[in-house]
Amino acid sequence: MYSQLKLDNQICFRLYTASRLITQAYRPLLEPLGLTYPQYLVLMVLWENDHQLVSDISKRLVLESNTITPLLQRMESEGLVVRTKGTADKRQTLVSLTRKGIALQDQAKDIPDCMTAAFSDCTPSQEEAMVLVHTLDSIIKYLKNND
Amino acid sequence: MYSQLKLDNQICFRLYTASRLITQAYRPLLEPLGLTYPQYLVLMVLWENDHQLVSDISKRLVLESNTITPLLQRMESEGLVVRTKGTADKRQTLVSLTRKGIALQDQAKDIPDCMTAAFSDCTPSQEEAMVLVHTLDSIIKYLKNND
DNA sequence: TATCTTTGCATCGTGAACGATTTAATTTGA
DNA sequence: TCAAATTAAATCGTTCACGATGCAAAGATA
Repeated sequence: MYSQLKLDNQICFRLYTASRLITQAYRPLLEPLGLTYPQYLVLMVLWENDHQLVSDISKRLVLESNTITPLLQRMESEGLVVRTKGTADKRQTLVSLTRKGIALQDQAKDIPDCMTAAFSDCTPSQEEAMVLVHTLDSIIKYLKNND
Repeated sequence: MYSQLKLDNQICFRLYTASRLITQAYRPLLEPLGLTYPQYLVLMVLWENDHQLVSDISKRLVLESNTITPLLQRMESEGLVVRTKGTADKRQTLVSLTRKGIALQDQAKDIPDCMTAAFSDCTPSQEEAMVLVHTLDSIIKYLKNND
């Protein structure tokens, strides 16, 4: 038995599990809005800046077009966004919020605080949270640049 | 614009992204063994203790039967495990390694060190890593008990 | 200008995730 | 003892992820 192959020694398994469980925790908050977590991420990107290219959203969420495109197509059929072909560069696709997509921002504004409140019983200290953010950012930065 | 809805303020997005990117980093190491990351997790559980129930694996990986069962079915058709109906309790399914599944452990033994080496350029300090593990464990423990 | 390469996005196939439901076996308790 | 409740897995449908590939538009180069 190789001790390095023990599950308890794997940081990645912890990340994988924590990520899934937190996404599940979002569900009851997102379901009333008819959103999945990745769709909520797309909306957050567009709420910050409307009218972005698929490539902009792709870079921001670190997801390729083969994930983003079907996601956007579903969101379009839900009436949350519209996709229009670029005028200058006809290869590009511009994604814009619909009235409905814009309106959802108001309904979503309390979600982050709800999540924070839901975590109040296990909240890492301010210092732990900062270390967590810093560590994750350095992992992401490193792995993103690896392509 | 609600600042709490900014992507950069979201810890969950970081977890989600880091988890995906690390899983991708495993791919070149797992592909030669014909494994996906979740399949590798199942094998790690069985390498620690062979002959476990679906419910045991389910608890250990924090995944429900609706995820685990198809995963095990694929692994069975790959000849990595066998699934046998429980004798005492016929509702249960016992999962056991095949000779091939056992043999893979030897081929996989260097993967953790390979991953560590691949991360040498962005390795968080020993202290950061410990805080990361501790924080993730407390999040997981809290969310797991929420059902 | 012709063609060669690159880019931006879409499509396809496979394997997870997961809520909801189903099925069969076991346990409970009146 | 026998119907009702519970449990262990499996099944189903939808939505991601993602490698591989396709395709058309734009850019580079001869």
